[in-house]
Amino acid sequence: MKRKLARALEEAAASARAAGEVAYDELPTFVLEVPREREHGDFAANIAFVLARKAQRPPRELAEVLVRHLPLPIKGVARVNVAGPGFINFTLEENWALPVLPAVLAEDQYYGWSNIGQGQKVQVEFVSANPTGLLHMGNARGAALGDVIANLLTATGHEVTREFYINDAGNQIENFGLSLEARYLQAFGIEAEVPEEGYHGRDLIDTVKRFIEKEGDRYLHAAPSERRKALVDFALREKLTAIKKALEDFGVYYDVWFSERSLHDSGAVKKAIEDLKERGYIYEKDGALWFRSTAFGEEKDEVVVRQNGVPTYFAADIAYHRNKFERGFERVINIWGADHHGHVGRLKSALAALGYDPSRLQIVLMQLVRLFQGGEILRMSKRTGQYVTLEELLEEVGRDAARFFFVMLKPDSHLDFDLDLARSQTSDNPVYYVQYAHARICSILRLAKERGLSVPSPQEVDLNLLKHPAELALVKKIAELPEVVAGAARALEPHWLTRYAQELASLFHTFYTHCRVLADEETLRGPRLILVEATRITLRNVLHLLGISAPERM
RNA sequence: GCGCCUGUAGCUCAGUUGGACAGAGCAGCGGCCUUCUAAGCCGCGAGCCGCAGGUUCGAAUCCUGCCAGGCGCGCCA
Repeated sequence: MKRKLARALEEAAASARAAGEVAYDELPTFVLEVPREREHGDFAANIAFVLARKAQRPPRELAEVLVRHLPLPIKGVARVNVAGPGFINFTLEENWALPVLPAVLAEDQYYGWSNIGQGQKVQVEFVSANPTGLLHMGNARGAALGDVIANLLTATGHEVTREFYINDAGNQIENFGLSLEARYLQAFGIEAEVPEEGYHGRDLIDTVKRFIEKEGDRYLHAAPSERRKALVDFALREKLTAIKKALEDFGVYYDVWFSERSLHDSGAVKKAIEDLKERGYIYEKDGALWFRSTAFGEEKDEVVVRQNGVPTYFAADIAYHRNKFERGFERVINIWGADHHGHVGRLKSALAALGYDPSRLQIVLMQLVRLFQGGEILRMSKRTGQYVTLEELLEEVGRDAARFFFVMLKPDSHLDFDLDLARSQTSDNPVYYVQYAHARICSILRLAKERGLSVPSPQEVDLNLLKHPAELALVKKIAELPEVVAGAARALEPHWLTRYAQELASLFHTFYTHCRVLADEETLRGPRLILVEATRITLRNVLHLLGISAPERM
């Protein structure tokens, strides 16, 4: 409908120009939007304003000229008028959106989907938490955002791969090994201390206990490097298993778990540095190798190989992202915490230096999560051991509520997660409002079935009988879903979905109190059953995109 | 000091890329259950869109400068 109106306006402009009533070289882009105010019609066009700039005539006057040239009547359009300073408002027939209902029933679980991605291969890398501990709130937000973004891309016709990058190399693994070693020695009564920069969480004591159950004291007198390697391998496997389990409990599944260490082992890191050197972007200073990010407008250069010969995390990340492109991803999306934003520019610079178009890498920066309890901020550092894990959160508030909360704010917003509130308020969560609408629908359909009634096929009934404002408002909202999904996917902003879900649920609840589905006259029953079924499908599809369950009873 | 993010109703936040008089949910007040789930519906109040300039037909939205909060500016990741 929107496209139809746009085309009509283009025709009107062309016709007006031919008649010498408007002058322009090329029709500027204009917007058709749904006005906030009902009286302003169903769609409003700002075409007169954008033309006014070039034509140097009052917009109001131009709008009237354009309306005169519109190819009227347009099917489904009840009224066209010029309003305010020059808007062209289209008021549609009240029931213009009704044809969406048969389409919803036919498309079922794919209603809302599209193919705007045209099969583009996209990788979404998210969470990628250090495998030295469990997942905290920041990881949880990243998990929810990444998973829903991946869902959105799938639903818009992209070929999506979900990936977790395992940081199983580098300095923190060294510290991890030293920490584990200290705990191991302590378990045998030998004096040892976890390094200051190490991991002090109590979880390592338990990990070491399980290691000893399996391996006993045989590493007590082994060479320290061998001992640490055995401990690290054991602990990494255990931590990764726990991370994977927590993510699965959260409804997040990965296609690829990619090891950083493998990049070092395969020589990919070394090769990336060599290639950069060949292209003249590497120089030596103070015994270290530096990448010349300033050549790309960055503030300073970055070390890629330390004085001691060990490559930095940055070096591995360059190799990793090159590897992503080599695997054939046309577009690569990373979900990062805002504390990593300093890394964005230099990584893009390095990719540009290697000959890749840096715009193929998109970084979604999400602001950090602060966890409140008893009015105080809880620290989330793994080192201190006092942080709330994703698992604990799931026990407290459940998967559905947690996911909804994490994605209902735009990524740019800081998220203060009040644990006490989440604990005490579970029944006030907006997610229940939405789920309740779904359960109510299912209840109607269940009851209908018990009475021997089924949802008729749209051809059998006259959908034009749906005339109540509550019915028509609901139909219009249902018709919006494809645009909402496409918009959210384009913006990489899942919160469009939570907002839409709440609006849809609200309109359904209104419909529910004003219109009876089963008790009314028989002629209305059929169309209303179709409307209810279409609402169920739409609501369920949105919830599924969010990774939230659509309960049939509550 | 420099860079990024944020500042909108008492609270938590939307505001789809510059559109008409600023929106929702909580919280508050007042109504609605012999009929499909009251975890619901209806109504009411509440705002200098951080502050000050600028850009134009038009600004919460874009630009500049301030103010406040968060995060970064490692041979950590």
